[in-house]
Amino acid sequence: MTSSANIANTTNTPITAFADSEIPEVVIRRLPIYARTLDTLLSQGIGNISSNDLADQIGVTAAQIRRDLSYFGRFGKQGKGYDIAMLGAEIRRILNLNQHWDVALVGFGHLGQAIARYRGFLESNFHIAAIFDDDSSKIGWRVGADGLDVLPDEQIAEVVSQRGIKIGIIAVPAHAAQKTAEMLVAGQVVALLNYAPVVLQVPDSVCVRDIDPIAMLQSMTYYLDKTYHHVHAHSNGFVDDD
Amino acid sequence: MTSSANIANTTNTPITAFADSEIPEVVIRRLPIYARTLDTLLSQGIGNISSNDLADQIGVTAAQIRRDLSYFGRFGKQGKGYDIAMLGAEIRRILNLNQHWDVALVGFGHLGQAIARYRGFLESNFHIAAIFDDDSSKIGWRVGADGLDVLPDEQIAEVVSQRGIKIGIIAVPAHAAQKTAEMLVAGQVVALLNYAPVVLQVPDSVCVRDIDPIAMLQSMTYYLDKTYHHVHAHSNGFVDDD
DNA sequence: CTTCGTTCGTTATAATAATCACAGGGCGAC
DNA sequence: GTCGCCCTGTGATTATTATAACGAACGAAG
Repeated sequence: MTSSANIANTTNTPITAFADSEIPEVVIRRLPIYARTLDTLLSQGIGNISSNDLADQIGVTAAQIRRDLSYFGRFGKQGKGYDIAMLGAEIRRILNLNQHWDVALVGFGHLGQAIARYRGFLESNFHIAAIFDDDSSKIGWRVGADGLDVLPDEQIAEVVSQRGIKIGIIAVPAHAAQKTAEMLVAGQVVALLNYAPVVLQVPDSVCVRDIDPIAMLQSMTYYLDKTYHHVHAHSNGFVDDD
Repeated sequence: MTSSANIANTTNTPITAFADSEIPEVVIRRLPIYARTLDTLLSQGIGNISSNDLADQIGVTAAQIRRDLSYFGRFGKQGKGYDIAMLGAEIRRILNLNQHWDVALVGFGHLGQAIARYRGFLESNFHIAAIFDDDSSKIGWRVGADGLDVLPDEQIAEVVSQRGIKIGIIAVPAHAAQKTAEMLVAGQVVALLNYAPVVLQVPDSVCVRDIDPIAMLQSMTYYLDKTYHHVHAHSNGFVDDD
C-alpha cells in the first residue's frame, strides 16, 4: 500500500506506519533543536539550565520542553534544572545520533553539488556514501575527499541495498523525483529527504521530509501583503501602486 | 518585545503577531502545495477535479482540503468538483502570488550562490533584488543576468529599506545569523527564510521559516534505528554489529 | 533540623486541528 | 420533470497538541 508523503511535513497526522509509536511526531521533530541548542550552550561553558531558560533560547514554553522530555525519561533535577552535557547526550541517544549514517545523494546538478559541499552536512553525523545522476556526462566524476564516484541512477537500487544505505536525499528536478523515490525505496531506503517540489508517493513505511523553500516563501507572502500590498517600491526608484 | 522563531516551523502555536488572524497558520502553509499541484494538473490538460482526487494527489484527506478552502470562500461545484484553473488562481490571489516579490539574499558562499542559481527560485515569483556578504573579497561581484552587485553587509538595513524589500533570505554561517536577522529587521524586512541552524530571535511581527536539513535527517533517524540498529552494512563490505 | 526558593515531572485543562457525516445543490439520463 | 448519483460546504465530533497548575524533590542558608 502506498500513501503520499505529508504536506510540507507540517502538522499533518501521520497515518504512516513509521510513526505509529506512542510518541507524537512533533515531539521527535523538536528534539534535534533541543540537542543543537544544548550543544551551543555547552560550548559556551554553561553546565546546566532550567527548562525556563532553555525555553527562552529555543522559543517554546518551558512546559513543552519538560513535557517533551518526559516521554523519554527523567533527565532533570528539581531545583537545579538539566545537566546540559547529559541531556544532550540523552537526546542524541534517543535520536540515534551516536552512530554515523550513510546517505545516498541522487542528483548532482547545482543543488546536489551544493548539498555535497554543505558544511552543515560535513560536520554532521550524516555521510554521503554514494552519489547518483542520470546525466551521463557526470557519471564517473570523482567527488570529495573520499573519492566518491558519481554513479548512473540505474544502479541506485542495487548499490544502495548492497551497502545497506537507509537514507536518501532527492535533489533531482521535479519531473524525476517520483521515479527516483521509487528506485531508492526499491533499494530498501526508508527515509527520504526530498528537495524536489513534488509530493512523493511512497509506502507508509517510508519516512519523508520535504524541503521546499518556495512553498515557505509563498506561505509568508500571505501575511506580507496585509500590510505591504498597496505601495511597493522597486529598485528602480519608482513606486508601484497596484 | 522579542520572541524567538518557532521551532523548525512545525505545528507550534504561533503566538506571533503576524499570524493573529482567524485562519490557522497550518492552513496557510498547505495552500502553496495545493496551488502547485493544481498547476501540475492543469499542465496535464485536466480541467477539474474533486476534493477526493486532489486529496489523493497531495496525500491529505478530502475533508481537509474542503475545510481549508472554506476558510476563504466557496470555490467548488457540487457534483462537479473544482475548476482547476480557477481554484489555482484563487489560491494564488489569497497568497498574494500575483505580484513579484523582491528578496534580499544575505550570504554569498556556497549556499547563497546555490540559492541564487536555483531554478526553482528563478522560475518563481520571487526575485533576488539584492545580495550581501561580509567577505570583502566577494563585494562588488557582478551576479546574474541583471548584473547585481554583491554589497557589504553593513548596507543591509539601508539598501533593503530604501528599496522596500520585505523578504530576506539568511544564508550565512550560524554564528552570523542572529546579527544578520537584526540588520534585515532594521531594514523593515518582515519575512525571513532562514537557512542557518539557529533559532532566530526576532520581533513578534516578523515571520520566520527555517530550512534545516540536518534537523530533518536527525528526526528521521529516530524511526530508522528501531529496525536497523543492529546490523549496519558498510560500503567496505563488512558488517558492523553494534 | 527546618525553612525557603527553585524547578522538575505529571495530571488536568484548554486550545487547535483533523475527521466524520450529512443536508442540499447540480447535472445527466430517461 | 424527477430520479439517482456525485460532490461540496459545514456543523458536530473526535483526536491531537499545548498550556497551566501543582505536589514533591532538592539544595542552600541559618
